[in-house]
Amino acid sequence: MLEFAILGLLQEAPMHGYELRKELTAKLGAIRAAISYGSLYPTLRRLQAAGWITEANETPTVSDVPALTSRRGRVVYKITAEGKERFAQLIAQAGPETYDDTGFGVHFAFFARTDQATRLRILEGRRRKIEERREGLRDVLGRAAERLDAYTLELQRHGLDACEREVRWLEELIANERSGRAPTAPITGAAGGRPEDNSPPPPGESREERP
Amino acid sequence: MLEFAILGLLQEAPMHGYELRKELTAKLGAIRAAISYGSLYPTLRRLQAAGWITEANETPTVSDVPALTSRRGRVVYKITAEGKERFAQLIAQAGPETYDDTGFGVHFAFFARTDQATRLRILEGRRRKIEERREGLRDVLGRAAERLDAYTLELQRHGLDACEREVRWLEELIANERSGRAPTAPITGAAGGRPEDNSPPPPGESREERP
DNA sequence: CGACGATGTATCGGGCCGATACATCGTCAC
DNA sequence: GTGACGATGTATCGGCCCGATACATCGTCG
Repeated sequence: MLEFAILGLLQEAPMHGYELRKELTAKLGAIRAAISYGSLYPTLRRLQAAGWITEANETPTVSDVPALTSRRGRVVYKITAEGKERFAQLIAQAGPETYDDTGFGVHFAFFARTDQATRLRILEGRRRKIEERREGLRDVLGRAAERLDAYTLELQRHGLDACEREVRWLEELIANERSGRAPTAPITGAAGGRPEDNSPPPPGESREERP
Repeated sequence: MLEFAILGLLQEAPMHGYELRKELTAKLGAIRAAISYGSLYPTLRRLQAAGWITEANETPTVSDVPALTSRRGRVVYKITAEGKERFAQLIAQAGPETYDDTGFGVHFAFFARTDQATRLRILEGRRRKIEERREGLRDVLGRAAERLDAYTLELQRHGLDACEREVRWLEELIANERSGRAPTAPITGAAGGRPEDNSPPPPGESREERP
């Protein structure tokens, strides 16, 4: 999951760890608290070892003192061509973990870099999963209600409500995708395999990337 | 977290691993998928090593063949007095992890074994945490909106909606606790420290169990 | 000039997960 | 009858991720 998010973010700009964490927190704030350095740095190391990211030297604008204090500091990473391929591959293969809460959230956050067919597949997979959870909760609330205390039941009710709400949300998103009215068009840059289908936004309003 | 849930469940009845997992899934179905055996069995071992649970022998009703096939099978665990103390201690000390999604859900699921003052403290801590998340999302949606693509924004909006909804839910629960109209009275059994305050439900209307 | 908070990198122990293996039991189809 | 299948049941292993902790630099404000 972290691997996916890092590869996604580094396609927008090279970054160092601290920055990466801030951007991650902003982008994924709706679904998870804040990424831990205890997972971030080891993951960066892993991605670098795999050749998917590399260190981008800090290009010190010449004028500064060359190496007097040895100047150790931030390590900026950038994605490689192999990294972009890896990201595309991770998007394409949707496993079961793609549909759990965190996995879905992370994938959704990078829908702008995902082609429409895959978006639709993921949304439907998520819907199916939530529907199953909803049925499970209904079962418990119906059949096993007398075995549980009132607090537990209240928790189930709240969970059931959240499920129903999310299914409705997903239905809306799916309908939008089907009719071509996606919230935005996929980003077209990014060498190493362009998205094959840029759903044209017919009622065109696509929030500017930069003003 | 798992430790807490196991100690809580074993106070209702002795159980073996498989059963424990099913009960856990039923009780916590609203907040997490299903507990993995890869965490359940090591945790059981850990709890046993700490002396908080013990194996309860399978009392083979005499009539069966004594030990012809050696009869290896389910291992039933039951909670010890030290285990009950440990559980009470885990309830009393509310750390930051008590208010994250999973932690709060698990604690809430055992509110029937929690005294009213602690219930109130946990509900308010959770509310505070969700309010902070809500403010963070509002900030991002307000100040950093043009930096994010439409899908990411949609995710934030959905998250914000869920936050507002949960805060309202918590407000209701808190008001109920304050007025003594808790969904149910805490369980009174359980040796090793009875709950000190069984909030009586004065204006009794607690959602019909069955029509 | 020293305290403080933001920035920034890094490690360590441990909890939990997914995959996997394996054994028993009842039931139903062939 | 017998063999396939799904539920029951215990267990391990590698790996991801987290929380705690440590440490160093920089700008700012009292």
